[in-house]
Amino acid sequence: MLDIKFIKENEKLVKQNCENRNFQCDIERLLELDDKRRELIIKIDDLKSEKNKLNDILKSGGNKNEIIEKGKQIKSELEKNEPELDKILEEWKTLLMQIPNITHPAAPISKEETGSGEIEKYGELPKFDFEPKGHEELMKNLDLVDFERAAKVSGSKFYYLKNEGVLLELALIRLALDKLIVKGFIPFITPDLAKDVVLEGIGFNPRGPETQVYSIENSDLSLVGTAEITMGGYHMNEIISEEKLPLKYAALSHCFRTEAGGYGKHSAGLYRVHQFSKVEMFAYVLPEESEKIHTEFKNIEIEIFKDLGLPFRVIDICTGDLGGPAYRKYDLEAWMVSKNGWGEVTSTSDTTTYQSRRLNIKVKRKNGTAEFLHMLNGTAIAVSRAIIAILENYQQKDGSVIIPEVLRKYLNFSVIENK
RNA sequence: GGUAGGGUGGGUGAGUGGUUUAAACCGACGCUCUUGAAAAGCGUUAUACCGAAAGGUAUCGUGAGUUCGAAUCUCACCCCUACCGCCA
Repeated sequence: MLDIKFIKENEKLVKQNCENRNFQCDIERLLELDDKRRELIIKIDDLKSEKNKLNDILKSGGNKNEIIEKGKQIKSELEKNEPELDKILEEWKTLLMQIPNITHPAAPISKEETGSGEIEKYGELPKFDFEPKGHEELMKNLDLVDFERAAKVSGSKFYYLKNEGVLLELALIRLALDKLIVKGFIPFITPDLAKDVVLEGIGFNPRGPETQVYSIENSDLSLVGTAEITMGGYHMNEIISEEKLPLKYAALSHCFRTEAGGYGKHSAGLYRVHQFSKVEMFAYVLPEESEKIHTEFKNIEIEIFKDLGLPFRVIDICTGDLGGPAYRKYDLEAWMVSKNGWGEVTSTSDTTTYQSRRLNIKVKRKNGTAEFLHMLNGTAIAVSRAIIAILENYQQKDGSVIIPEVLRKYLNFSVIENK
């Protein structure tokens, strides 16, 4: 959410930004409503002021019947104006919430996904002297996963992890948490359900027609698609003193996504599933520090994937693909045999004040003033995607998979043997 | 799930329809005094919205209602505490 005053003063810039980001927003209607909103607020406040003054008149010995008569008049005036303001506020707020965050000046401007630019690249693509397999086949042969029975029990795009697959998941989680704890992140395991008001504050539409979110019937709860939701809601409606920032959290949660319309060939196997585990980085920071910490998040992601010995690249996401909340976003994409190309494994966003405004989270400065702080998120490990990259890049001719060195201290095996 | 008691500013806590303009105390901050500190005294002490400003409006868990007027009365819901039931 942007500040209405900012929109008013930068109408052209905001319109251009919506255009760049492929958002259809009716800025003119919003500003028109805003004028009406202020007009009505002035009117209503005046009426209420008059109403409050009746009390003083009564106390100083005014005629009671006259006061009651006058009060009735004011009441009926208010009953005309207040519903009108409510109606205007509803539309005003809906329009305001639809406007995306402003964009970092260096982010590539393009409406097409292809406008995103590779900015860094690490590792060597694997060279196989045999026909490499996709993770689906590898996991089936190694008995690490059961999609069929998951389909029977939960539906398609769910999975049971089995055997070394289970231990690999736990090792990856531990790897990410250990690294982040050393860097000063506070570890969390979060709820897997959150109230819709929190989802909306983060920037999700829990119950829209094209929602990616599972919602719970007869309640205001939804299954979280990421721990960004629960960690962003953590400080909702709080004012945090400057000395406490930055607050850095490392949060493990399950992630649930409906993946509506996501059943193409690019979603084979574990790549696009309804449930996975993820360790998410989250930070509450001073406005002047968010760019620095965004880079730090990106570098931690790079460090983790370097440690895992995987080939990957870093993408600077273009305006058309930023979504609503992000001011800037970097994705890491690892090399995947099953895609014969790059597949997204992490994503880190600087949302500046977009989320803090919606969730009402402020920093109290040393000089006593309060302002909206900046909020950032980034994937440390999205387990299912990391497993794809590891299995496909570390596979051997005999169908076994070597475990990356960095994970072995969490496991009592260094190879997943083909049985 | 049941029963009972609660939810008021940074904290404690008074306030049963109009002398409340949310008291008082504590804490925090500022000033005076002091070589410095403490003590004492005095003062300040939330957030949002509207307004160029003066000022105004709203907020006593949330929402709705009664009333000329609600922290105060009514209803629903949320949360906390205790006990009971159930349960991994």
